[in-house]
Amino acid sequence: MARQAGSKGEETAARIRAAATGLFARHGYAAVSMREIASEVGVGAGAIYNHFTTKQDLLVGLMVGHMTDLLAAWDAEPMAAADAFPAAALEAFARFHIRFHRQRIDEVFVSYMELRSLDQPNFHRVERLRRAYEDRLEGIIARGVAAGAFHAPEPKVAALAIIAMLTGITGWYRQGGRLPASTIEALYVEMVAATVRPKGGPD
Amino acid sequence: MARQAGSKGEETAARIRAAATGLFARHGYAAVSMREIASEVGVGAGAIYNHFTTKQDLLVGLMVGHMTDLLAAWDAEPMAAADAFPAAALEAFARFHIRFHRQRIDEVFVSYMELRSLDQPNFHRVERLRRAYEDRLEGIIARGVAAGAFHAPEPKVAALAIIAMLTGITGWYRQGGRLPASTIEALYVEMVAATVRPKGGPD
DNA sequence: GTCTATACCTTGATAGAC
DNA sequence: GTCTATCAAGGTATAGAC
Repeated sequence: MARQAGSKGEETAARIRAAATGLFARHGYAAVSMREIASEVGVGAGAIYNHFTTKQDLLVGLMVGHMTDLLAAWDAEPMAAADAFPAAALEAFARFHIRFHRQRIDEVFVSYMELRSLDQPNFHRVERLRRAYEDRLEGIIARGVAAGAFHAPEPKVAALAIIAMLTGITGWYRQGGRLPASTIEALYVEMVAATVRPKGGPD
Repeated sequence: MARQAGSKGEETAARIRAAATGLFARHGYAAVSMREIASEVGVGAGAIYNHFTTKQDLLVGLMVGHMTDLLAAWDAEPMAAADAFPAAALEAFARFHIRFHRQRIDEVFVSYMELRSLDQPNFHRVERLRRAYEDRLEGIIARGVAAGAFHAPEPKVAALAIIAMLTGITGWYRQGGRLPASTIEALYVEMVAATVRPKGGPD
C-alpha cells in the first residue's frame, strides 16, 4: 500500500487503484469483484494479490490516501495558517474544498460512502483523518467567533453543516452542465459566508 | 410491493421490509444477503420470495415508499401551501425535513446511498420523486426571491445546498448526544435562513 | 405461506507453472 | 510479476412437500 515509486510493479498497483476507485464509486465496494477490477486493468484476477493482500486492504488504502492528501493539501494553503483572518480563511477553505473535490469526485464518493465497508480498525483510521479535516474548519469558525466576526453558537455544528453543503455538490455537479464551475463556486462561497454571518453584522 | 393491508402475509412482508431497511442502511444493499434478512425476520430464505420477486424489487419498494411518504407528508403541511409567506415556509420546510429524517434515519440512508444499486428503470422512478421534493424547496426560494425577501441568484442551487446541509445531520446525529435535538434543529433553522438572507436585509 | 433442499453461479483468495 | 486453474464459501432464486 505504501507508494514505493520506481519499481516496475508500482505502475500496475497505481492502475489497480485507479480502476478500483472508479468502480467502487459507481457501483459500491461490495458490488464490485476483484475480477472486474482486474479486467479493467487488463490483468488476471490473481495479479491483484501481488500488490494488495485483501480487497479490504485495497479499499482502505484508497481512503487513507485520499484523506491524507486532502489534509496535506489544505495544510499547504497559505490561508490555513492560524493567524489568517477568519473571513478570508473561511472563503479559502470553501474554494479549496470545492476545487479539490471537483477534481476527485470518485475518491470523494468512495471516502464518504464506504465508511461502513471498513472493518473496525480501518474505520477508526479513516474516521480520525475525517475528524482532523473537520477540525480545521471548526478552528476557523471558532477563531471567527472569538474575534466577533462570526455568529456560530456551536462551531462544530456549523462546520459539519458547511462541509455537508459543500460536499453535496459532488452529488449533482456535471462538467459541461448549465452553470460553469466558477459560478457554482461563487454561489457556494457566498452561502458559506452567510451561514456564519452575524445578523446585523458587516456585509 | 403494494401494501395490501389485512391479509396475513402482509405482516411478514412488513417485517421483511423493516429488517431489510436496517440491514441495508448499516451494511449496504450489495453487502446484505437474502439469508441475513430472512434470518433477522425469523423465516427461511425462500419465504421472502412470496412477497418480493427479487432483491432489487425489495430495494426499490423501500425507496419509492420512503420518497412517496416524504412528499405526501410535506404536501400535508399547512406551510406547503403556495400562498404561504416564503420565510415562514422555508422555516417550516427545514423543521419538517429535520424531523422527518430524524425519525427515519435508516430509510434516509438507504434512499440517498443506494441510488447506484438500482437498475435504470428503477433509478428513474426514484430520481423523479427526489426531484419533485427538491422542486418543493426550490419553489419556496423562488417565491421568496420574487417577493424580494430572499437573495438567491440560483434558487435551484440554493435548494440543493440547503437539502444537502440538512440531510447531513443524519450522518452524525445520535440520540442522547451532546446537544438535544431541539437545539440542533434551532441551529439549522437559523443557518438555512441565513443562506438566502439578503446581505443588508431584515434580521 | 413457510419450510427444506438444492440448482447454479460468482465470490475472495491461493497454488504452482512460467 | 503475471498467468491459469482451482478451492471453499456464500450468493440469488427455484421446486416441491406440508
